[in-house]
Amino acid sequence: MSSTSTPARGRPARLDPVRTVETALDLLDQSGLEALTMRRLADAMGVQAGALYRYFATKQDLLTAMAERMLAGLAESDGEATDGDWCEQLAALAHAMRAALLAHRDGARVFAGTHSTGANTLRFADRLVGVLRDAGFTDEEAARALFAVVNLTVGHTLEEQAARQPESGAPAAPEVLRAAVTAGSYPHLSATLPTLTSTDFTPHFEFGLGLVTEGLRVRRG
Amino acid sequence: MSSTSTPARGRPARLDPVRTVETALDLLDQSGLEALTMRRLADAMGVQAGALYRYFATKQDLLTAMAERMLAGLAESDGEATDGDWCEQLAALAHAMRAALLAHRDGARVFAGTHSTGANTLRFADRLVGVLRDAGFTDEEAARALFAVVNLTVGHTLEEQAARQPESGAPAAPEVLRAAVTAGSYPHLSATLPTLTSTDFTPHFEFGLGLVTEGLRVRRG
DNA sequence: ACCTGAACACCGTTCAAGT
DNA sequence: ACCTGAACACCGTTCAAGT
Repeated sequence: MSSTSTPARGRPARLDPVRTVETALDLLDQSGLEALTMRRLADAMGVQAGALYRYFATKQDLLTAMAERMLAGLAESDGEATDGDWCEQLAALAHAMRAALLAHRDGARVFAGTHSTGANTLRFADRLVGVLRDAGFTDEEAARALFAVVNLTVGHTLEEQAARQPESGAPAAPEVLRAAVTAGSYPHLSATLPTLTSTDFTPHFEFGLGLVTEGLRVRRG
Repeated sequence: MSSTSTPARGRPARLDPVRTVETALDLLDQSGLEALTMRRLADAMGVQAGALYRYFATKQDLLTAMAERMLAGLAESDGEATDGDWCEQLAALAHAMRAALLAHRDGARVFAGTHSTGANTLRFADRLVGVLRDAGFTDEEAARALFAVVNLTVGHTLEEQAARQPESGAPAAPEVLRAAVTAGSYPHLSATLPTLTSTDFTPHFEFGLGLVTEGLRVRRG
């Protein structure tokens, strides 16, 4: 927290990109994505809104920096001890990414809305692709499996966070779905309602991830 | 286009929900999600912005109605001729959903940002779950497979549409990724760059979908 | 070099008042 | 019943001017 990274003389700058992104993530956790405005962030930094544009050309850039920050330490989450086979390593990476997104309110929405090509993002992707290439998969297969795992993980996390926090005043998502399904004639949805409205998302995620890894195992022969 | 569904006497209402949603989708296709504002939609309907709120309590409700409208005819896309085994039927449904989202500019973003429980959405989900239940899967498995397929499909379509339309002025997504990867040391990403930067998204989607269906096949035994 | 102050061009939403 | 007009409380972004 002390200014160990402020080499400049004179009055220290009130605005530095790292602290700004951290403050933005704090604001996100406290109030959600809707309430994260450049003006409110500027307020939290003790500065005018326009000053932010010296470090972030656009709000989208700020959001991208936040997404990148969320993945800090992701690629090294399991250390260099590459225990387990490629299947377990793949699952561990996916679980780590899910945890990173769930760690911040609306984390999945921020991530899905940006396209970071920062070091944290690329190192993670490189490790995931590396696990698959080392396991004997084709370059093409490894790259496409990356898409599948990331898309599945982001998609599930998006759903999970959306279900957790309904718009204030409205009933929670599971209740809305239950009402809609029972009002119409959807025999298969009715039969599966308990699972569809379950708020325990971890088994849902693990099922989807299991399908993908199983599919990969088959494809490798 | 003629007013066949206007039972009211006197001056016909300028605003009816169905035409409003259709106009909103037209506006979306022409200018994208960013440019879709209540004011611009009102303009296109020849009305003041406030008038829209008699039919849609909130912009979010309008977007939800648009998402629901996008899936019109999805559940019946293959007719009642249930040709092929459950695997082919599942793939056909996923492909139909992808096509429905790709049919509108930013279609995936609109869908991902809403939670429709309308008839088109529920009929589609009911059919997908039905295919799996009829194939012998557990209620729990069927429901969770629905999540996996939908999340994968939405995730892939989100990526595809994001890659197609970069923010004006900026270079396209593949070029940004190529530059970032070659700038750092990411051996596995470098090796798979041709696939990672490919703009042909159909094989990417089919690979991911293939993994899921293969995984389901294994799980059924 | 870095930030302020103030403006520009918008937003979503509400609601009295008209017809 | 349905829409207008006008306002409220904001937005992201820009940029001269200050220090």
